[in-house]
Amino acid sequence: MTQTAPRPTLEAVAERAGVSRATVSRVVNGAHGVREALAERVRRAVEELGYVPNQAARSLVTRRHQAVAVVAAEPETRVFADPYFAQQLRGISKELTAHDNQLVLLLTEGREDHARVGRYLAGGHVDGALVFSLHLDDPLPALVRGAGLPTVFGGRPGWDEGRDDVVYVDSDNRGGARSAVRHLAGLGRTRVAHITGPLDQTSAADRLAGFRDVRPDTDPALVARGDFTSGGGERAMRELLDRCPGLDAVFAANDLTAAGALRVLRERGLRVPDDVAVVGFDDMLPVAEESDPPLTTVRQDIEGMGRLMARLLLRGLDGEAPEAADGASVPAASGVILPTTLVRRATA
Amino acid sequence: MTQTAPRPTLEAVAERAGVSRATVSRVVNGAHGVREALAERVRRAVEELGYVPNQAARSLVTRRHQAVAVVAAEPETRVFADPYFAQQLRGISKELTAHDNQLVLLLTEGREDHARVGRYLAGGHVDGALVFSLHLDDPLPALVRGAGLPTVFGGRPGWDEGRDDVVYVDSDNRGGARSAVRHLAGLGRTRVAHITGPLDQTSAADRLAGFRDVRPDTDPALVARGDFTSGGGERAMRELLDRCPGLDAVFAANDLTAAGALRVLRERGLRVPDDVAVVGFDDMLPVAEESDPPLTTVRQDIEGMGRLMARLLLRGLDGEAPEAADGASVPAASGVILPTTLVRRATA
DNA sequence: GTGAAAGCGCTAACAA
DNA sequence: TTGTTAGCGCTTTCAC
Repeated sequence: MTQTAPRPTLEAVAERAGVSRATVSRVVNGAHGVREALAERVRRAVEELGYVPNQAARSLVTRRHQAVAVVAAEPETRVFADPYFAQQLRGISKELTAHDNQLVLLLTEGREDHARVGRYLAGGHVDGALVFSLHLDDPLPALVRGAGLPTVFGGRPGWDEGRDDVVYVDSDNRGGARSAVRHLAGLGRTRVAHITGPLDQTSAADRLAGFRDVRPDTDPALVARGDFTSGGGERAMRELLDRCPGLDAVFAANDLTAAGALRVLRERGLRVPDDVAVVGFDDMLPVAEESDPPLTTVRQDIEGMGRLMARLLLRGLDGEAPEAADGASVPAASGVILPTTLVRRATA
Repeated sequence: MTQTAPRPTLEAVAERAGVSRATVSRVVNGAHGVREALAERVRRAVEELGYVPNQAARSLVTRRHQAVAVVAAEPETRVFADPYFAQQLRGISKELTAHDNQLVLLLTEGREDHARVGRYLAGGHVDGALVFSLHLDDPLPALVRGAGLPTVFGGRPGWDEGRDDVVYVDSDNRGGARSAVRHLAGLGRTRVAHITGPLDQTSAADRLAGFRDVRPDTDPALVARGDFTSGGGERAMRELLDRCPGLDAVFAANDLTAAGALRVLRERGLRVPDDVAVVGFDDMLPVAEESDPPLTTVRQDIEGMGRLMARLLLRGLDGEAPEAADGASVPAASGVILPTTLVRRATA
């Protein structure tokens, strides 16, 4: 572990270039109105000295930090259960990087952490926040609201239904569910069951809604509650089979659930997709591709969601209307919904 | 997206409490030598005003940032292929949080990013760096070295063999591999094969070394090269079976590889574990638990690695000897190796 | 177009 | 024990 050396200041550059600090500052910040000859001298001096602006000093006067916080509740979300969060992070990181912003990661484990995060956000260390709030009773949203920071949410928040001052990005859970169920119907399946996720998460609720859009008159016995885990999928599949032995298709709320269902189906001697067709949601690769048979599922553009969240926030920071995001639909509330695609493999 | 309000300064607190800025500063920073009565007045003022210190101003004078960078090369590592990285991050986050440090995440995609990261690290925004460098020819290490920042590496770096100024944390890949192969031997297996990972990563090389420790005289035909993916595992397993139809056990370099091997074994009509026993590495849950049959594998304490990395770095920053980490062995180089445990499921 | 000077909010000598 | 003072490195009026 080496120690860090003292770094050159604006002052040093100014001296070397034979100009004032103000001029160097202008050049460094790309301002107009500096004669090219001088600017060139300054650039050379910067180069020679290996000058890098001190962000702390700059923040002190500009009140900008070129940094954005990403806040996620670790135990409540499925953040660490699958590569989902990592992919969002990647998208966020790409976009922030492209605009020279840093990513400060704030993970919360419980109540104690909330106070800390609140303090941090209120402390004016970052210019905005990207918040993942998947649960109805998540305290995080109120917290960032209290901090008064520009914020974009990941996933449609369950609270605040009617508000249009809440900016969020989500994938089209409802539409994706519809396409899955329609696909099953197109295969000639008539007894289509659904295993839901935990319904206090909007993604699960929306997928159920999509299922109902296509099958409004479904027998309630064909809907079983899961919890986004494969164990939950197994339990629900057993229930379903006991209640409705004649079912010929299952739409599972996510891939893990589908994997559990697949296992029970096999154990009961039912062939997939011949006897029962199965469609999942997420396209979580290690699960969907490795399952046996490989899973037909609804893919969402997870990295794209992350990128879009960052883009919306950055635009908001620059004072532009965040609704202007390109390439994405803009529904009533200030939410942006990304499309999903059905990936056909072997189970349906 | 709300706008942020102007926040109270030290000055404001001082005025309200009827003391000088210096006194407030002392109280806020928990310094000794302030009369309790005054301190109490200050605390009340802080409370009433909702004062939060401005970190930028503080950094400017202390040259400390209470922030640590986590640097990871996204495409080169398996960072986003599995929950591995997320878990390390969680451990890091916990430890940093406990010491009031922020986590700045720096993800690199390619060459352009390296310059950016180098600039950032050299820019004195963070007090230290946690670097994931799994490849032999990774340019990142040189980069952080150039930035002159205290650094701890995640995973044993392949370069710098003899140096003792390199601090890293790794899990006991070699010992874990040994325990896997010994377990197989204990089961009475005599023709034990190994599917390696990409050997330019030290984790893969170390696992191979562990295999060889226990089976020094293994027929080279019993070792096939994989790449940490299930596809690679399939290919290698086919090779192995073609070359040595009589093999009765396989130690796969990781769980994904094992999953691929399992598939080929089944496809060839071989029973697991009756005909061929299989052991993986990682205990990557969605794969190890969902595989059919559930995978016996070597578990590493991934979160613990992250936590330890952070702890070592923080100690280094405080000027203490980083080698003093509790609860972990301290080998010759300044690397800390965390133990692994064998998790028995159904495949061996 | 360029420079001089005044802070941004804080800590750390140094005096008192 | 407490206050006064001098910056930390930068941006930004405001003169020139």
